[in-house]
Amino acid sequence: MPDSPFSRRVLRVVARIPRGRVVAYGDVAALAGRPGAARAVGQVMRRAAIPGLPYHRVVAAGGLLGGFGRWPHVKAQLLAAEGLTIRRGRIAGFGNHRWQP
DNA sequence: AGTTTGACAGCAC
DNA sequence: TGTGCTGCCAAAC
Repeated sequence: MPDSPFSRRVLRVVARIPRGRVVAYGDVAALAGRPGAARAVGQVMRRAAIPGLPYHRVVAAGGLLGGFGRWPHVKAQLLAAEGLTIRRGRIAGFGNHRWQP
């Protein structure tokens, strides 16, 4: 488990995303105390790869799916399993399913 | 210590 | 609507 302060905050935020809700990388960055560090958030999660964390609930801006390592389709699958509708790589009604603490 | 690397974001075409 | 380019940031080399 990554030990840098930033990494811990990012992972902590991701851990508390409720089931069936999603957030943008940029939002996670802001919640982690580093607005604008959206790209770094993805970097941290990719490297951390901690089992049990709902990484699939973190999407790109505008409800785009964004990346998910080598298995982008799994991300869509997991989100669909939580009741979300994915259409052409985007989350339908992103604004409604978006998580805000 | 400087450079490269991405699970990004926003804007210009 | 879709593609491309630029700016950004933390971590790995």
